[in-house]
Amino acid sequence: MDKKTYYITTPIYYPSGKFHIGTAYTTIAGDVLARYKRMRGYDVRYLTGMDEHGQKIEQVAKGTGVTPQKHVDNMADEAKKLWNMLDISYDDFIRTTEERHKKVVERIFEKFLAQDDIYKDNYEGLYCMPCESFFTETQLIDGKCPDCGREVSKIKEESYFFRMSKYVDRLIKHYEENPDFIEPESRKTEMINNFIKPGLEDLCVSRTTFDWGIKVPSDPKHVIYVWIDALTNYITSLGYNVDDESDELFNKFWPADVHLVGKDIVRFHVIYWPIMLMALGLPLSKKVHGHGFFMMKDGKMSKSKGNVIYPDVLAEKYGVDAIRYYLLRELPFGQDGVFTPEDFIKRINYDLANDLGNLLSRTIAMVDKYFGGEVPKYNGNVTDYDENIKSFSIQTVKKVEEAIEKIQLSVALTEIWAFVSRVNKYIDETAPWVLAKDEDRKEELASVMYHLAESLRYIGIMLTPFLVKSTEKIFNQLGIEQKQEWDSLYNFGENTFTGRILKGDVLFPRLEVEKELEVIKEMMLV
RNA sequence: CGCGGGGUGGAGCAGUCUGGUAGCUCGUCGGGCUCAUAACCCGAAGGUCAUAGGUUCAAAUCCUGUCUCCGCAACCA
Repeated sequence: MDKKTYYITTPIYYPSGKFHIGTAYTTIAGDVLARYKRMRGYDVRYLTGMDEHGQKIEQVAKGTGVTPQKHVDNMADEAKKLWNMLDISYDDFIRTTEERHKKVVERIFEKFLAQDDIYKDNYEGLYCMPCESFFTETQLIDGKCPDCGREVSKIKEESYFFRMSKYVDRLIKHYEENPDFIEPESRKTEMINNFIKPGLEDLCVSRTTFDWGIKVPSDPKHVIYVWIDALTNYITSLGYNVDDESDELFNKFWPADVHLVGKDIVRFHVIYWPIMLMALGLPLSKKVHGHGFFMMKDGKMSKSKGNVIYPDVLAEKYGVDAIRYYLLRELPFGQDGVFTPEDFIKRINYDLANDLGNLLSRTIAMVDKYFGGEVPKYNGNVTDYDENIKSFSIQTVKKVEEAIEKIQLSVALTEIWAFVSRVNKYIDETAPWVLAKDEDRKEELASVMYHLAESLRYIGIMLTPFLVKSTEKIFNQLGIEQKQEWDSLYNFGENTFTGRILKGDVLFPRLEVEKELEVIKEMMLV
């Protein structure tokens, strides 16, 4: 009776500017996993949120003439609107400015201090004033700021430090004992070579140069810096509290099954976060998955290049499912992907409109024409073609399950589309329009219709976590009303279509390439 | 010699771990079909697998060197 739990998180995003497709990618990927696991019977908790403190927020707010709190309130509203628009089924949205978070962070910090995991010292670094960031010696180009080329100055600041070194052996041991802790594998190598092997430095965990953040209770001129403030969201969201006063939610869902993160913040999640958990005496998260980034043709996305593309404008114009499909399909596992308007339009036209949409459309038309809108009953596999479709569908289910479990979402989609193609081919093989002319082959024709409808039902179920709205339309057109269970994929033929098929709107309209390219290019200039 | 990833028919990628007829999507050319969103299906052309050397009966795959692109390099999803 106790359902298995599944706790998945996105990073909490930093709202210094509008969210772009990278942010959307992570959140959509998490949503697919959450929806999939729910379908598989897990008690799922999907967390996202915002990291709302820090100097940059302070400044952005000042620039727009509002208080930092007002700014983040606005951004949180924006974010929730965006996630709703993209069909994100999050269970909790945590904000680091919330009381439930702040009070726990304060206690955690004090606990670390009391345990001597945190000590006070001076932070010395090379700082570029205009860029407001610290650099290491090796990062400098000719001794100057690598970003703007100006002089950097050595500054000294009193700070609290976390004794990372104290835990590093345990961390390495954890990596060894849990080979799946960091995904993909290549990121692990990178972390070990770059940060652990050279000797893990203690981490600076407080600041005195700005004000917008959680104060250290025992030393209020210090603001708790991002690490302890942000990373702990994964447990404060569950009602964690130090000294065994945690909410039962925490006991139910911790440790997290997977933290989904961009490759840039893998380090924080596989080094600092586990060490903090060790210091708190908590079990470590089971997995950190660091995905690649979306690049643009001319390199990294950046506002100055004018090549940033935002998810809300795309979704508004082309539909949520188009963007969900594109993002998940285009980013290969463990690597970067490239966003191009051409590919985006092509994916919609070829995959969604031509292959999937058209398959539904021709199936519905034939069931309507040959059987008055009722899908015939399953009558075994009349021909080898039928048999073939059945075994192909069973294999596909297996491959899709494996891919999703490994968080290889683009692979899962590729497999589903291989099946879509197979079914399109099946129509040509069986040529229903020929069968329809021959009264003696009625049984064959009926079998083809059933196999087509059942295949589409399979496709619909497998796609449900990915394309929420379109799969509803597919079921609708197939005359299916009841909720479709994943488990029904294990018995091909058992399902009977009781409803009437319903000719509906075109699932994905074909786009005019040239015209839409212009439209998207416009979007990128905004 | 900081670390890591990549360089495969016109474009984008898989294959490399576990050597043995070089595969996929798109594009091009030709054909088929008419149920369908001028969609779908089949076939063909096109590659010295960045480069030089080595190991082997056999190398895209293993080893060594070189060139080149990209990311990271300790406070940017």
